[in-house]
Amino acid sequence: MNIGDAAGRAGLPAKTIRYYEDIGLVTPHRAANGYRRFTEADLHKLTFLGRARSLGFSIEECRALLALYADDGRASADVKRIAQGHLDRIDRKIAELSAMRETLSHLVQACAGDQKPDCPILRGLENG
Amino acid sequence: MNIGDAAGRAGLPAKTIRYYEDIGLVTPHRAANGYRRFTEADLHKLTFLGRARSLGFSIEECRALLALYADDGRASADVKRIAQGHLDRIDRKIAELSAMRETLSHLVQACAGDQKPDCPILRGLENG
DNA sequence: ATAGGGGTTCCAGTCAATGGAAGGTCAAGG
DNA sequence: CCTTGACCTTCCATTGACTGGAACCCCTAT
Repeated sequence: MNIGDAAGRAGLPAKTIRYYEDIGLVTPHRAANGYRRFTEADLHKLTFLGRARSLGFSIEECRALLALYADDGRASADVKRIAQGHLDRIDRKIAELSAMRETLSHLVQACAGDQKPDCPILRGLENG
Repeated sequence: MNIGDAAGRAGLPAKTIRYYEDIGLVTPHRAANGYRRFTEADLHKLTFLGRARSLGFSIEECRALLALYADDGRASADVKRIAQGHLDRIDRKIAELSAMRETLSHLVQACAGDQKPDCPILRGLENG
């Protein structure tokens, strides 16, 4: 199938699929007219990629996961290590955002939000 | 003072400060030899910027906040709107990451992490 | 023949820095 | 006076993961 159909079925923009080919994540064959031709196996890869990306795995992690996915002799430990590392990163990011949220919500609550210039948010940014 | 001292006192890399000048967030004067010269007011701005950035405000939000900071006739409502918008964005991001975390932690828990190829994580990525 | 809806490549831009190269400036020490 | 080393300067390239757009090719239907 052509890239438009592949995009529709994988739930990815065609542009993203071209990009994935560019960086070697998928390697569709070409028809005589130069059009990319996607097999069901290509589609599987693209869907897999879409899911992995939507879980926040980086492109390089996706590359590693795809390689493991294609390797019948893989050890699930290798997959788990990647996923656990990503999970840890997510936890760190959530903690970081929660800390921001904590500080920021206090400042926002303290701000009258009226026409007067006095502002606890600006004071908070000024004085730490 | 020179950029190195400004960087040390503001807690920002010198490179970042040059970048901030480049995009017009600060406009230090120049000494005869071409070196940037930072006043205490410049330093105040840089510190303000560092705090705002560490709370996750975008550069454009920082620009707007700095302008309000400098405007004695500001309405705190304008500050609050920016901060509330950012807070909402943080909440959305936390929700997104929490959803990822939820899915991913289930998959990781289900994975034996041994030498065998069977892997619930890969199956999860394959089948949604 | 032409209109449209595909497809192709390549280049630029996003965001917020960061790394590095090539070179100018300054104070201290020999 | 010269050198060393720590500063400082500008400019260009790179990051991640796309996304937008230009210019052009292909195919089908009218």
